[in-house]
Amino acid sequence: MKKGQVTIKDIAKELNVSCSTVSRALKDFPGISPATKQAVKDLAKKYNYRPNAIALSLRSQKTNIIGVIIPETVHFFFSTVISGIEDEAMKEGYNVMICQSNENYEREADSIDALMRSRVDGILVCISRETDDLAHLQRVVDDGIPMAFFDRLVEGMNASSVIIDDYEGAYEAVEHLITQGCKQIVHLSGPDNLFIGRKRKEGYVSALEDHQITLDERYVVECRQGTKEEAESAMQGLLDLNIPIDGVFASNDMAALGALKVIKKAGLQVPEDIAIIGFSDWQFSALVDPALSSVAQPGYEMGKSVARLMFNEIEQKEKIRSEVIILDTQLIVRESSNKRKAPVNLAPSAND
Amino acid sequence: MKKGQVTIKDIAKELNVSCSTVSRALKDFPGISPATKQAVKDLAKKYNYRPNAIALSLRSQKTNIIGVIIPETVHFFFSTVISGIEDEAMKEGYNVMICQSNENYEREADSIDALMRSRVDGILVCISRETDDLAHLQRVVDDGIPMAFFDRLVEGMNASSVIIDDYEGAYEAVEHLITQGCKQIVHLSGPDNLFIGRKRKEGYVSALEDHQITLDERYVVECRQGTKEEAESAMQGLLDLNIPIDGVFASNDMAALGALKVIKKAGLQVPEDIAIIGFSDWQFSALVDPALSSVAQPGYEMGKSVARLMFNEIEQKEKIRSEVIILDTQLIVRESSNKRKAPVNLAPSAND
DNA sequence: CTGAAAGCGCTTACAG
DNA sequence: CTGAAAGCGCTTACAG
Repeated sequence: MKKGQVTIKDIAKELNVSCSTVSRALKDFPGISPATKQAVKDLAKKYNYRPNAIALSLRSQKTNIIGVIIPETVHFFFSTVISGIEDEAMKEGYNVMICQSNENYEREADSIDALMRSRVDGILVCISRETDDLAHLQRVVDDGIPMAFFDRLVEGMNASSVIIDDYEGAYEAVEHLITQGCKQIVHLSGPDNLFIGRKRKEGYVSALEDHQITLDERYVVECRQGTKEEAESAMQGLLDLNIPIDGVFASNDMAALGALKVIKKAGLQVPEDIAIIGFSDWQFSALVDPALSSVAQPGYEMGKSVARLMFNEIEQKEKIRSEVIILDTQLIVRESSNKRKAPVNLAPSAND
Repeated sequence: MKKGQVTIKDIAKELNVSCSTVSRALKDFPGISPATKQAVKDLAKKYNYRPNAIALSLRSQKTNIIGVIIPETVHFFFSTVISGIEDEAMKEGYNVMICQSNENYEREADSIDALMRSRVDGILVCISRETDDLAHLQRVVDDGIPMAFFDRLVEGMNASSVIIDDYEGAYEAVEHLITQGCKQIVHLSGPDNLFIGRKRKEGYVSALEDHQITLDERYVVECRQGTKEEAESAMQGLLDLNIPIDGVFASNDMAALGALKVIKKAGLQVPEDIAIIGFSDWQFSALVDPALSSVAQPGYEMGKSVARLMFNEIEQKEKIRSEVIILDTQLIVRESSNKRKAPVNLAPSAND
């Protein structure tokens, strides 16, 4: 018995024909006698022949693999993105090679290198928080390998990106609070050095402006790490100021949760006294009490979208590069911001 | 300018030496003149030369890629497993190719096929719920490709598995409830046709037995789908029976959550009237009110563990096959089952 | 110290 | 209808 999988050569030898013939028979080339064709196919099936993708890749200069670099797999949002990429890839006959950077620059650079050695047909990347030197990414572009970014925008590089409309999502969330009657709205903001954090803050500011509410900087507190504890002390600090507060827009769900806890502990009612809305990093906002309103991010769609962008670029070899696709968020109103206690109509329906 | 990445041939041509020389210079072979060596290395760096992994694989018959088949990436537990696999693989210089089966037999079989074509060095699989025909997996073993299972045990196949100690985890959870004073303990069980579901039920039964509590079959209700709604109606049904209940052990967190909701709605106190403990599928058990006690599953460790098993098998080519590694769970006592309201000591400490 | 040759598994122009 | 040859990028025994 031979070790490893069967090759064309093995079949050729057993049938006393050439490799060329086997290759052609397998692919139903015209001009192969039906008898040979059948014999080859039978043997291939019997031995469970599978074409060696490595050999094919070497010859065709195409691996049908795309590489994905992601900060963390253990994160609801990112795992939905992976799922979208994976589904789209399988549909298109591509394999997916995944590298986790753990938000670490070194590992991101190493991963890029590993993927380039593997001669993947394209690379999808969500850059790590730490990354500010873009040389490793520039090399990818220079070598002519298609690359696209997702979730975290990278500017000034000749590559497309798919991102969330953070500005609009934030705007809608704040406008929703205003519609509910809120006038003194706190913003627990994301880190100012992150594009995402800045955009969400801008949305908050614009929504206030458009509704003639003057911005009071005391109402904006930056939560750099995005932990619950951090948000708790931020919120406590705000309550201690003794300024009127009737709404909270948090840049992420964890912060919203921290705020919720502190507000409840202070004996205030949610949403009656203070309404709260977050920005979704995960799926469990609905499980807390009261259920947390949130701005949902279309992770699965994002995955599908970057993957599709990539496959188009690979296959058509059109260098459309530098396209930016912006995906809409969805406002999910639950108990924590629903002062009217009536079911809120989210999706446009026939009688709208 | 050439398209694609630089090859040894390109360097050889530019330096007027042979490919052999370039190859040897790059690898610091003895018996290459320092001058040539330096020239080659300089040029390699200048052109950002990266060895073509495809060519290497074809020659060495080793890809340094492992394949992973997972039911769903969007699942906290599975994403931690992936993370463990990924970290271990990167450490050992392997790449990871991920396929998502979506709990679908067809897709699982296709993925196995794709991975085999890619000539991965080994395959890690968590079989889909649907899978009962094992032929596609048997073929992997027959072709001599190392394979290992995780999370869901597959018996009667010459391959190792890494699983959770579901029996023991369940036993400890129920014993904990008993220690808290519970005597009438409900079990919302997982599907009987899943190994996991059966083991957890066995743990429940044994714990009762060992504490001289007679099993009452009315207290055991199967929740096949593991949805919150299902658990809610199961729990409601139990309350309607008007039998005494002071504890609930749910086979998964979602079911525990459903039970919690119904119990609270019935005006009963948790944990005072009824204590509840779940089995962790996710990280947010701590966020609900009261915080949910649960049996934590070591997903990250599981990932590291299967990966290590695989790399050992690949590298030593020892066929230790059919080893079963059973990982311990960890009892996490939070508010929902802590009747004494005192912090519970979980980890063994010096004064134990 | 260096090179030519063979081979990993496949495909495909070129002959016949 | 079928085969021999070349080549994808690399390594390595074999010569020199």
